[in-house]
Amino acid sequence: MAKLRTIKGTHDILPWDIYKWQRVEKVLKEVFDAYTCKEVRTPVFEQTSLFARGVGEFSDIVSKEMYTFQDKGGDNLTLRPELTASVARSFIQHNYQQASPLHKLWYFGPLFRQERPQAGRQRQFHQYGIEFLGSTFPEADAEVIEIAAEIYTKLGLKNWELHINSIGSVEARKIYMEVLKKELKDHKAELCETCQARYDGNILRLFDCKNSACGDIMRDHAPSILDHLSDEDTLHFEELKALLTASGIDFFVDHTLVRGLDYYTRTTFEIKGTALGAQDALCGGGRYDDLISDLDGPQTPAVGFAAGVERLIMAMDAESLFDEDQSFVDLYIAPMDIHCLKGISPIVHNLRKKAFRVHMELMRRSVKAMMRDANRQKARWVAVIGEQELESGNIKLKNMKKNEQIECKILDIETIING
RNA sequence: GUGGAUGUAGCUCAGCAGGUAGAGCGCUUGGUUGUGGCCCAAGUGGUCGUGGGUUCAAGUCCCAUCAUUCACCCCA
Repeated sequence: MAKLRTIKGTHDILPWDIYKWQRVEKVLKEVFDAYTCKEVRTPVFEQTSLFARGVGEFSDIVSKEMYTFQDKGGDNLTLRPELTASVARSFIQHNYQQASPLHKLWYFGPLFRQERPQAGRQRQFHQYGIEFLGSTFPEADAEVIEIAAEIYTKLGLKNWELHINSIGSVEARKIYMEVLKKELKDHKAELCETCQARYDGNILRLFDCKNSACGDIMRDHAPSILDHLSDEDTLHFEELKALLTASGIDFFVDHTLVRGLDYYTRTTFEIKGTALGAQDALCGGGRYDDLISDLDGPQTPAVGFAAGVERLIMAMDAESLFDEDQSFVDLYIAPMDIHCLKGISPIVHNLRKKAFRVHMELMRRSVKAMMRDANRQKARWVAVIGEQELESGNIKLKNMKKNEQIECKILDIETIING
């Protein structure tokens, strides 16, 4: 029988690494709370049609990367490859707009895409993100971007940059794509194969090509979408930039930033990790004013982003931002022999009830071995308890950091280790 | 889906003009009676990814296969 192991592209988060995740999750929660966003949790699988309609039938994610299956009832289901569609579905299903005209939501959870794994890309991965549903105004875009920036700042990450762009409304974009097609017509033959295919398919994707020849052509001949926006689109973008500047957030305007998903309108943005490998997008998002209505919901403007947690942790590791795993054990109980256990039990239980982190030896090891173990676990205090101690009510309490041992009453343990 | 790289103890790796496995770290125990971090010692631990082939003999050469990894594609 083959060795049991995780499926390709999936990873265990090991017990000695989990503190990184918990640290990140704690900061996320703090930031989301500060902006009064509420968490929403949706199922990991949904009807396949939700993603086909929401993300775009011809996008790579839907056409070749989804984990799709039929359940025993014959329903066509898919493990979610992204979360915006699920949030939109939840919004529509439960008529959020009737409860309030604006919803500021956040989420965190695993996603699934059947891609070839590489650095910063796995088949099960995690994203957190936010969706502001209801506001059409640029201050909503600004606040969403501010939250993204605030998270990286608060985590101490230095090597990242924010890129923003506006791809206008659907109508403006349609006109721009015609212009782009016209301008590039004479150079089509010079483009790489995939770009030639994109020329006829989704011409905006030409901006994403990493081929240097294509890049040169685009730089020299492609007009900027920013010159082809409607007056309203332009005003929206200008106000957004002004608000970001006012908040002290640095950004680059990159007119080639056209996100991969089909549902974006107007604002798009991306945060790139500058110390990562090929997969350097830490966070991507934008405005999607038509998604809810496209899914048969009420016309609802929206803006949000999604960010990869594994990539964030990679970036933080690259900057050595995780402190060594701090002390996890307040008090290490070292019983001298098993006859004392019944006497020790109520003491331990009482301390745990008061939220102290108490480890009691379960391996019946020697005192030397217990001290070694306590040291390895970075226990703050060790209590040595034997029959003498139980009889007299005086136990030996050792401060591991100071290497000092004192005698104290059992009842005083709490106040001593508190200080 | 397409390329390249790699697969030897829990971890990081060495071994190679082919002769039946090593280091460091870790882990366990000990250095006398109920006490850590340093040091010393002993011990634990691998059918050298798997299956074939060449050879008297293969971790070491050849083929296949699987897995991992990096990059393309796409994206977080």
